[in-house]
Amino acid sequence: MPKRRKVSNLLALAVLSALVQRPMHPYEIATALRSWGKDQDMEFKWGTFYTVIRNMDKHHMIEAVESVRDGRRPERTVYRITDLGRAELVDWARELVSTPMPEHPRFRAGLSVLAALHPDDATDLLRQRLDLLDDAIRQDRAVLDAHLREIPRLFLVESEYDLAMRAAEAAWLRALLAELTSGSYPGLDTWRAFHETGEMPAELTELAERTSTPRAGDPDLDTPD
Amino acid sequence: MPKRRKVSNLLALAVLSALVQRPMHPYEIATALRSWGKDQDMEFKWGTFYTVIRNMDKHHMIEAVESVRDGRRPERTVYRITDLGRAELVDWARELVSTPMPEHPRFRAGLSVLAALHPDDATDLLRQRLDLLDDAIRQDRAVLDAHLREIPRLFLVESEYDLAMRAAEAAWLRALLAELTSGSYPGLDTWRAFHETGEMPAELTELAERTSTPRAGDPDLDTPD
DNA sequence: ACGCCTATACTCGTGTACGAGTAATCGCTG
DNA sequence: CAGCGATTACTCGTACACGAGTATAGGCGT
Repeated sequence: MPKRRKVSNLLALAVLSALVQRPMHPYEIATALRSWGKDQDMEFKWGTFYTVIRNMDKHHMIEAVESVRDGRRPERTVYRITDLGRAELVDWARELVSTPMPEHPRFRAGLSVLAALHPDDATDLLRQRLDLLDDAIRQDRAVLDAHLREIPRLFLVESEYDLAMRAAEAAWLRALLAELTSGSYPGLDTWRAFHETGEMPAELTELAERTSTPRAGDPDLDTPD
Repeated sequence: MPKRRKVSNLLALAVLSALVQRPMHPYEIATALRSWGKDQDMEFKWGTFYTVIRNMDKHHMIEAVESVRDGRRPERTVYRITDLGRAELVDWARELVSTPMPEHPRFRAGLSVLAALHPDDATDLLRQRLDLLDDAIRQDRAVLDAHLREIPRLFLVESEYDLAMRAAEAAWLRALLAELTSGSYPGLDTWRAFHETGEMPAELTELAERTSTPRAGDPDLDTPD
């Protein structure tokens, strides 16, 4: 059920959730979102933001209420959410929460070309990632705990989720590093040999050539595009 | 150290990793990537793919070797990787592996507006997600195990990582659902009351208004844009 | 009271992403 | 062996993303 949204950018979801509270003008929306940390949950770019507002207006999810001119500043249009907007908010939230979609974290892409690096280099870099990750987790943990003292947990679920995921990544990394440093990781010698002698073992050249084995979980033969 | 890549789309990384093996023409690259499952690691769209190839050529990461005309078909240009391309592959892989970057999974965005849904609805939807997730994990686990019998683990790290992350999400979901269904989740009554009576408790209206508390982990006051 | 710096509040141009469309060939069926 | 659907192999137009630029207002030091 992944529907095609008229405005697909997730910023629109945040805008809707802000305008549910009360009508605001764009910049006010933006500061509100930043003030309660929504900009951590999704990419926030000013250029994109105003485009999204314009598109939402075009598609009648929001509508202009008034246009206040404050002094000689450029007039700012105050928007309110429409019934259509309210419906979109709920429908979109339901979809996002209920339906897991294939995500593509950058780290995964990095791992997929890990063999291109020398195993020792790879190990160092993974350890570096783990260190950075541990630091970030510690920090975010502290920030979250501080907020939990004044904001109900319901409004911090995303942060709890984020923290749990990062912790899981750290744990996974730790396990992988253990295998790499102890030397127990299977195929490590072959990997090292390839990078030090430049010699590709027979079993690998053979593997690289066979274009036959489609490695799909589900048989999605048809990707329309 | 997140450098600005001349071609930022991750498809370019995959293309480089394919051309390291041997020169190929675009369509051949695409089928190779799909055959060894790289299309699961990153978004693959045909339209994007050809744009990326053209940009990589423009930036001299790859170069045309020959242009074979096979029968009366449109001629296909065979590309090979350049030294610059090889350098880019290694440098990019190192960055992706070593440096955690803020990601924005769609589920997180969904969670950030969870309060917009009725708690009972939210609970049902979360359970639905968990079910779908469990199914997907079972399937991918089976597929991965099958592949591990013929492909070295090194070339399946990304899948192992992905599986670990999904498992972690499932575990987190299970814990959250336990609290929601047992009724032990703090603030659940308030949440329910708000949706059933439409009445927003005083402590929440107050919270919504204060635009003062910037919830940032790091003080990034300046987002240039 | 005037220059200057910072914060506010956007607009615009360029480049990128991608769905829809296209055209040739292959292979099967009747 | 003619017809036809599937597969191969792309191109193109448009919508979207976003960095850089702009313009006004408010504060403040001298």
